Amino acid sequence: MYAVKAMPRPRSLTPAQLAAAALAVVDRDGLAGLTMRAVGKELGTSTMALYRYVADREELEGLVVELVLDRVDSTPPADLPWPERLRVLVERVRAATGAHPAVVPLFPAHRHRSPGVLRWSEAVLGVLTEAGFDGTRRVIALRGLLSYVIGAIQLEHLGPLSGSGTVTMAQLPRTDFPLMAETAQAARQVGPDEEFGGGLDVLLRGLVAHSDRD
Amino acid sequence: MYAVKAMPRPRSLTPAQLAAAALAVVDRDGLAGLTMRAVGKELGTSTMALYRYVADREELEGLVVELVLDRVDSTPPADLPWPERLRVLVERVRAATGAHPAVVPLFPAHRHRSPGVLRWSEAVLGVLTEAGFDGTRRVIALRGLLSYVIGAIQLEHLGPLSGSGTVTMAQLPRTDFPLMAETAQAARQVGPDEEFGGGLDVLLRGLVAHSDRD
DNA sequence: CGTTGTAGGCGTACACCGTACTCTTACAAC
DNA sequence: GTTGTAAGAGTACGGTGTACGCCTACAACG
Repeated sequence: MYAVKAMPRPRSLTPAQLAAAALAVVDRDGLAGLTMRAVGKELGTSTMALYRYVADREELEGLVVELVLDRVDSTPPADLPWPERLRVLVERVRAATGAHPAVVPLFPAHRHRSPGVLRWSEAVLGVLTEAGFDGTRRVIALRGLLSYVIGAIQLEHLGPLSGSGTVTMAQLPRTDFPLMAETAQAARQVGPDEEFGGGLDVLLRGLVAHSDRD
Repeated sequence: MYAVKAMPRPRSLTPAQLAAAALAVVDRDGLAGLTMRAVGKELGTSTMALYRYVADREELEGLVVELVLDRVDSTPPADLPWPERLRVLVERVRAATGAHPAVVPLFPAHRHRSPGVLRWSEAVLGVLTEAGFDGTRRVIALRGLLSYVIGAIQLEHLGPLSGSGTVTMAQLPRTDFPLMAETAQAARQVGPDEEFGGGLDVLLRGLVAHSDRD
């Protein structure tokens, strides 16, 4: 065999275009609007053409998650004490996902395949290593930060302690849930930034304590 | 009008039966198997009969979440320092959801309507109040604990740092992600209990620090 | 004890989903 | 121009949630 006999028709779409179209659909119609048919229409192609680029719907979702997460800058900030550097890295994830809140529910299921998350995790591990973490403690620190960022972002976008949910919570029967009603009242004046940042503060303080002793 | 003219046929199902049947389906066939038809079959009734008890599928999901979360014991444990009491409360949530891992993805979307979660939150707030937290700090402490427990449970059940995902992570290109590969190696010997408990430790230490100063 | 009003439960039907399969089409290499 | 190949389109199928209308069982009445 000297040469290939023929080259077929070239692809007319890039994976990036596909992901962008899917993200546009999600941003416009919400996560429930993300269907193969809708993305096909968005691109001006047939529904089935998408399957030349993607094995199934789940992989399409993965592309969307990746597109959002790739925008996270994972170069660790310099000239700061290490807890502050971690804070910056975590806040960047929050900022990137906050721009597309509808994709947040996809985050947990697809996170582990995204190169963007891997780069981010590598950066976090770098900072932790410089701070003296290693072995089990470093694993736990990374897991803790990841857990917090995932949980807090989900709470922020579909939780009751921020946004409209706070109102419903404040109307709870005060006899059954006196502290909840009182807390909801206080929560209304906190604001999502302070809420997220405050929780992160607590976690970082814990990490500082964790690195000092033992 | 002295009396009602007629009383109709009584209901043949209780909401609890409905929830139990739905949970049985989820435990057996996974979350994807939770369909109105499947639950109808599980109960020996028609599909549409379910709509006499529930407005739509989402409400059915809510019942499942509630059933799982109602099993969390929210009586705060006594005779312990407050961080330990918080730890017990958090671990109880993990234990309850761990018994039905397939419902974990439903957790974030339905959490805020579950009375079980409200009771649990009230108990957490009680412990925090005794520890001297109030106002904004108490809000942030509760949110931080909730964020961690939600995020960590999701990571545990569909994440890469535990279970099979660790294997894939250890096979990452070491040149691009040296720390991730190394960490995955270490993570394999940690175990989910230690991982969850360790992260919780960090958070609780942060809360202690948070309560001491300022 | 029959009659009757009411709500419970059932069956059908529809719109929509993901996607398997088949056929046509456009293009690069000869 | 011919041709081999993969790209893209069209059709079709089994599944989903659920709107709608029908029949039915039962508690309250005369």
